[in-house]
Amino acid sequence: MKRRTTTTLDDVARAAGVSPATVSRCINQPASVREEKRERILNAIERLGYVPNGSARALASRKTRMIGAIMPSLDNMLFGGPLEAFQKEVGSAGYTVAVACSEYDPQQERIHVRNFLESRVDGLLLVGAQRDPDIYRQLERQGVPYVLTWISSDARKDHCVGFDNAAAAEQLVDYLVSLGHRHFGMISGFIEHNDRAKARYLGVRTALERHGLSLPPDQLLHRPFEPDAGRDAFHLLMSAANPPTAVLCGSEPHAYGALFEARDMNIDVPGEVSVTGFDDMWLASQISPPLTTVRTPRGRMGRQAAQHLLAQLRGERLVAPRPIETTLVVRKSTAAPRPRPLLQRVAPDHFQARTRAKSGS
Amino acid sequence: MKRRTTTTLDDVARAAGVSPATVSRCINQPASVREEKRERILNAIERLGYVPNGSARALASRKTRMIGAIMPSLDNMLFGGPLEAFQKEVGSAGYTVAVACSEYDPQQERIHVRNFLESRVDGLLLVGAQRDPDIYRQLERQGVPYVLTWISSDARKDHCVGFDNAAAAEQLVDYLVSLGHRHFGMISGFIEHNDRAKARYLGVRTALERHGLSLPPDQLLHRPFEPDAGRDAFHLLMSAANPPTAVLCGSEPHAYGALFEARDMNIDVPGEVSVTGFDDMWLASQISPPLTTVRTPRGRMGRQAAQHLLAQLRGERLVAPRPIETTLVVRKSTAAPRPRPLLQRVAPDHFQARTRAKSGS
DNA sequence: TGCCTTTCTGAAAGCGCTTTCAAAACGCCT
DNA sequence: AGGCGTTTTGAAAGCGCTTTCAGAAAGGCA
Repeated sequence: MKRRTTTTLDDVARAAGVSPATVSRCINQPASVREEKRERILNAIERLGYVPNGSARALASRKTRMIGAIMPSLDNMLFGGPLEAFQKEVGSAGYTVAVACSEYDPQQERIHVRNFLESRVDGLLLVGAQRDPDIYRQLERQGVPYVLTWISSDARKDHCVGFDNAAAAEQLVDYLVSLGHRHFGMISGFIEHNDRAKARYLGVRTALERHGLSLPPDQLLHRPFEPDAGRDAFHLLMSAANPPTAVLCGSEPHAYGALFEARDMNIDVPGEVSVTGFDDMWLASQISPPLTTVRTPRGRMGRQAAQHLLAQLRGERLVAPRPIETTLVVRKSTAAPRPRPLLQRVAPDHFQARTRAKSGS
Repeated sequence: MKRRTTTTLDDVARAAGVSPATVSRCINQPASVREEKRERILNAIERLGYVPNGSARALASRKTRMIGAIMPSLDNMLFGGPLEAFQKEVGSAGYTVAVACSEYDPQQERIHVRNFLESRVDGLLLVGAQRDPDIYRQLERQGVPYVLTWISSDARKDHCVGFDNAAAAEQLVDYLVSLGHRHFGMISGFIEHNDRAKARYLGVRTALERHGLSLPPDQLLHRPFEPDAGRDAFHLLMSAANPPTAVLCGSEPHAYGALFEARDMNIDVPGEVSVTGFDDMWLASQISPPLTTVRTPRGRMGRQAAQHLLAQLRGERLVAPRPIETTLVVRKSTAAPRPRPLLQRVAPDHFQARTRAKSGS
């Protein structure tokens, strides 16, 4: 007697005295099978502990009920929230979310896309719009719906659920300029493979130019999105002969790092220098001084991305979602710059004071 | 002419002039097919843009190459790191990770387990060991390997990759007692469905009893794992007539909240009250005062969980992993308690000072 | 060259489910 | 009882791949 290892739909059919087709219907469209049989079937399912085989089901129906999500990172608190919101939303429509992590690396992202394509996910969630066109070609070829988040780009507008990073950055600059700032530093992410970071940087430049200002190359530092990296960059910026009066951070972890470093360097924020963040994560309002930043409604974005994808899955026609509103949140990390001495180039005491202070840590 | 929507393995076989079986081999064990044909096949695959169908493959081979992970939350920075480490590790062995989120709710977890069982995941990652035995029965019945993280329980030791939460909590208490503390408060998570939180609480109780001390019921507050909740609880604890000299937090977000609230209430930490955390996330060393806490090596746990699961997947016999070491990290949020007035019950000035201070926020 | 061993290859039988399609059962009238 | 339009049901044909199994090709040696 060969012992079967798993119970299949056929087993259930036999046990309930109906055909496999009927069992299948009973599971997928219960209304279409008569009460009496339905009960017998359900009963048999229960009794045998039957669990449908998703692979077989997917093969036959050409639907996996699975959505792939590729995030740059899970480690910082930035992507978890929206992802969770996304998952909850598509989950209630019966979809499972598979998550992969690209570590901000196009190569890795490519691999993960490929994997998801093999897995025949019903849809795909990506972050940002900038990637090898070949990837989009494949997605379209395979007819896999996708949504691009964190951005409201022009190129593939129809797929973008996100906000206008550049505009938000401009808003921040406008505000600082209105306070009287003229000398800026920026701690940015790496912009080569990151269109969100690039947009923020370009927004800063645009706004600056509009005001007849500029960001000297040595005042722009690129760092990974980590507080320690932000610290480091801030230290560099503020140890220079002629430090900026305002430091724009391309991401919030950068700003936290800057604020911590300022504390350790005995630099008063916002007295000596203003610092801004970007995203308004929970720490922004708690840190001291509370951080002036841009609020990006990420939970809403996650939900909206889900809805956008679900609409495609339902076969509805793509309509470009409208960009999600961001809001400038003014807190205590920004203020008017303190008046400068006329001979700006001198100030060696600043320099020494600041590097000295570092030893305390 | 009926246009085929996807190219299949058979198409490739035809294009390369070999049998489907050979193509299959070429993909799965390239070494077993002769150079010349292999090249023809690879070439055809490339030319046709063939992407294997995972469902079909899974159905035929009875392997999905997918691992399910059910985490209590993705929103806080706690689970993301280890999950990413886990993913990277199993990813390099060719597995994809599907993530679901239970929100600390057994019902939701149950549903997700069920879904993963239907998806026929090859393995499962869970957090904690406490759940309906029925779930374990199902897993065993279906022969799905699993690993339980964040805990080193006795019940299913063989599956646990984690640390001894109770012992770590005891260590914290011992340290505080050695500083001279006798009056404790605790901000804990909800312990009913959370064995990690429960173990920490029990550890605290055990250690306290060992020193002939106890935790009065009104000094134990249960809160969700959020800074704001921690704030709230800390405020309550410290507004009482006879506040504790040390507040133990069951999780780090609680501790951050406590520290922020202390700042806003003008309570000096560690002068007036000591505060401890649990987990040593990145903020712990940056916040002021830097937090005394227990370091739980979560990245290592993620990797080890992956290895443990992969070993099972390879068919190796289960050996109980040894618990992961935690270490007490003493920073500046703890100190000896300040001497108390003899009449402990009185101190109405304390009370007023503290509630008054709140108005500043 | 012939024979035996080793390596490759192809035919065919599933894997467990969904989904036509047509037949059966039912309900309702006349 | 017979007829007709609706449900309900079952048989059978896949979905696209893996995996025996046995036969073909290649290699080694006398």
